Amino acid sequence: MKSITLPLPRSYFTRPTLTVARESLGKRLLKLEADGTRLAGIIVEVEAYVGETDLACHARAGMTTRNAPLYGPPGTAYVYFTYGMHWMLNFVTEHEGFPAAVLLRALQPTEGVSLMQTRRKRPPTELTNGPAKITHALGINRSWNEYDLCGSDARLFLTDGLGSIEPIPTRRPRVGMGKTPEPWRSLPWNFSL
DNA sequence: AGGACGATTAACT
DNA sequence: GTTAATCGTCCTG
Repeated sequence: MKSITLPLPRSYFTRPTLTVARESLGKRLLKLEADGTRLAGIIVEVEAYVGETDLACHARAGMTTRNAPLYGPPGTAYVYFTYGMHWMLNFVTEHEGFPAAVLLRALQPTEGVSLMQTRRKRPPTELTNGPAKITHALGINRSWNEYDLCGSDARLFLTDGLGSIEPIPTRRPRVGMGKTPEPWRSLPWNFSL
């Protein structure tokens, strides 16, 4: 029996960011290419960035041109450029006007692995085990910023993954906190399987 | 107009 | 463990 793969609804993202982050483990990120091929992976590591009071969040100094998508509708993408060469993919959470998002840090590739390897010559396990590796493997760049992940005709979206399995997350401090002060530096807002 | 820096990665020693 | 790569964005003046 065939089932249609549907995007998770906007109501999924319209919830506390820590909840969305935790429940996103085991879900599947799917990208439908123009030629019909599918690139997909199970989400195995994410991080939560929550509001202007979170001094690790890009919105810590209020709204700017760059971080404006964080203030947009839940269920949209926040894609930003960093280190002069890398793209990062987040999905916006909570409610419009409140800047919060979940950063995708690692996937376990499930579909389209050979196409990902065309984009980056690596063994499958090293294809999507970092936030900038995910975007490179899937071909995500600025053109996907503010993309609506909940549209019925979306080409990029989250969908069901491991099904009945209830993932038990490992929690640690977020990666790359650099100059971020305590307590934010140590908050266990990185979730992984 | 200029400078510092970054939610990283790969390629070193 | 260390470091170069590489540039958009934000802040200062």
